[in-house]
Amino acid sequence: MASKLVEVLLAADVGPEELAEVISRWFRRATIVVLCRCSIEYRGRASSRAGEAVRLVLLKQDGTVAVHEASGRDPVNWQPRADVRVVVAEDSAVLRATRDSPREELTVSIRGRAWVTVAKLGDVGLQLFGGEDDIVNDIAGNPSRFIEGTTLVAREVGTPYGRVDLILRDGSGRLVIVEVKRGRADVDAAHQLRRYVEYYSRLGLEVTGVLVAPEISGQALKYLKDHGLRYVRYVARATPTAGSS
Amino acid sequence: MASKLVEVLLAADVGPEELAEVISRWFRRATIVVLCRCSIEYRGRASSRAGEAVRLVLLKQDGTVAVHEASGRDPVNWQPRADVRVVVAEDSAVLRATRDSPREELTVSIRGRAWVTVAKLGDVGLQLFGGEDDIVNDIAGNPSRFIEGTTLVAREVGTPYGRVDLILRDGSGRLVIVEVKRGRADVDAAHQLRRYVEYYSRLGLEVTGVLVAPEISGQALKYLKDHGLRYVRYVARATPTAGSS
DNA sequence: CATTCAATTTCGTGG
DNA sequence: CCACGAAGTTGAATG
Repeated sequence: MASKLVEVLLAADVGPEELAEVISRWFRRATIVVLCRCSIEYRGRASSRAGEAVRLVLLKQDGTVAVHEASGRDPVNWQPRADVRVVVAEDSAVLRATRDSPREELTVSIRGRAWVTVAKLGDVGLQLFGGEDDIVNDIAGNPSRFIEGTTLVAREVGTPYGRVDLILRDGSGRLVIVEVKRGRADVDAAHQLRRYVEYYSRLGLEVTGVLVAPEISGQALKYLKDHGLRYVRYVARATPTAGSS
Repeated sequence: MASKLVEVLLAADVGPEELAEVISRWFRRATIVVLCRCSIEYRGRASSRAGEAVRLVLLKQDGTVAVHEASGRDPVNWQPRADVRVVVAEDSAVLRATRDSPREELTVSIRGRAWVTVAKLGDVGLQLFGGEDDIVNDIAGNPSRFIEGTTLVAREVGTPYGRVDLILRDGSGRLVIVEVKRGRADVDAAHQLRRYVEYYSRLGLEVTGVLVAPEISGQALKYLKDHGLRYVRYVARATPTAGSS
C-alpha cells in the first residue's frame, strides 16, 4: 500500500559538471526536468535568441527538448526528437540539441547551479471522441439526415488537390462533394471544398459541394454563395452520454 | 557568487492533502511541477479519457495546465489559462481546470503521493528572425529584385477573402498580387493567392499573382500554372549575420 | 521521403 | 469579443 507510485530517480541541486553527468546518464532513458537560469539560441528554419532568465528545461524519453517560461502552453524554444550533447564551459553547462532534416540546432546555456529531477513517465496516450472523423462517420452512416435525398458513394477519396471527406449522390444522380469541419468553418475550408468540386467538374461530372460544420464564419459563407456551394449546419444526433443539462 | 540563481520554493514528496494545499497556495503565483500517477478526463470542444499512468503535470503562472507524457513536444492534455480547483477525495487529489469560452473542463485525478516542485520562472520571450514578416519586408524594400520591373503599391491589404501580403505594380501598370510563404509553399498557399487574384479580377482590375517562397511543392506549382499564376523563388539577400559556414 | 490535412491546435493582431 | 492567418507549428496518414 505504501509502495512508491511514482519513482523519482533523482532530485537534487547540482552544479554544471554534475548536471552534464545527469543528463548524459538519463537522456532518452527517463524524463529530466531542469529548473535553471539559462540563455537560449536557435538556428534552423529561422533563428532566435533569448537572454538569461529562469526557465524549465524538459528532456523527454523520445529526445524532445523543450524550454518553458512562466506562461503559455507551448515552449518558448524546443527541439523534437533531438540528439543531445552537453559540455561544461566555465560556470555553465551548455546543452546542444540538434537534428537533421531540417538541419537545426538549439543551444541552452545553463549557468550556475540547477535543480534537476529525473523520473520515468508513462506513454499511454488517450482516447479522443468528437474529432472530425467522428462527424464524418456520423454523416456517412445516414447522409440523407443531413443532406436530403442523398446516399453514400465514397469517403476519404484522394484527388490531386487533397483528400475529399465524403462523396454522396443526390436524387437526380448528381455527385455531392462534402467537406467536414469539426469546429467553425472558415474561408480556407470553403476554398478546400471549392477545390474538390472544381476538380470533379473539370472531369466533366455533374457535381455540387456542401460544407458541413457546426458553425461557419461570415466570410466563408459569402465565399460559398459566391461560388454556388452550400453550407449545412452539423448538429450531433443525440446526447451520446447523458449527464449535461 | 554562491547566491541562488534559481530559487526553488518547494521540492517535496507529498500526499493528496498536502498537494492540494501546495497547489492552492502557489497556483498563478509560481510554476508548479507535479510528478505523479494520474488519470485524466477532458470535456469541451471534444472529449477524452486517459487511464492511470505516471505523468508530469505543469501548472504555470498564467493558469496554463499541461499534462505531459514520456514523448512529444505537446502535452497529452491541457487547458490554457484555466481556473483551477483542487479537492481531496479518498487517496487522491482531484484537480479541475475549467475555462469559459469555450466552456471546457479538464480533470486530473492524482492518486497517492506525488513529487512536487515549485519555482518562479521568467517570462521574457525571445527575438525571432526569419519569420514571414522578415521576408515580406525584404521584398517590400526592393520588389524589382524579386519580380522584375515592379514597384510597391501596398502591403497587408484586407480583402473579403483574407489579407494580401503585398501588392505591386509592373511595368505595364498591371497589379501584381504577392503571397509570401516562409517555408515550402503548398497547394493551400497557391489557393490563397488565387483567391486574392480572383477578387481583384472581379473588381475589373488587370491583375496577376505571384507566389514567393524558398521552395514549392509539385502540386502547388501545377496548380499555379493551371490558373495562370507564377512562382518566384525567394533567396535571402545576404548572410545577415556573419559567422556561420 | 514528400504531401496533405487535422488539431481540444496555440498564439498574435486587427477590426 | 470575433475573425483571420502564421507557426521554427506538431503529428498522423497516405502515396
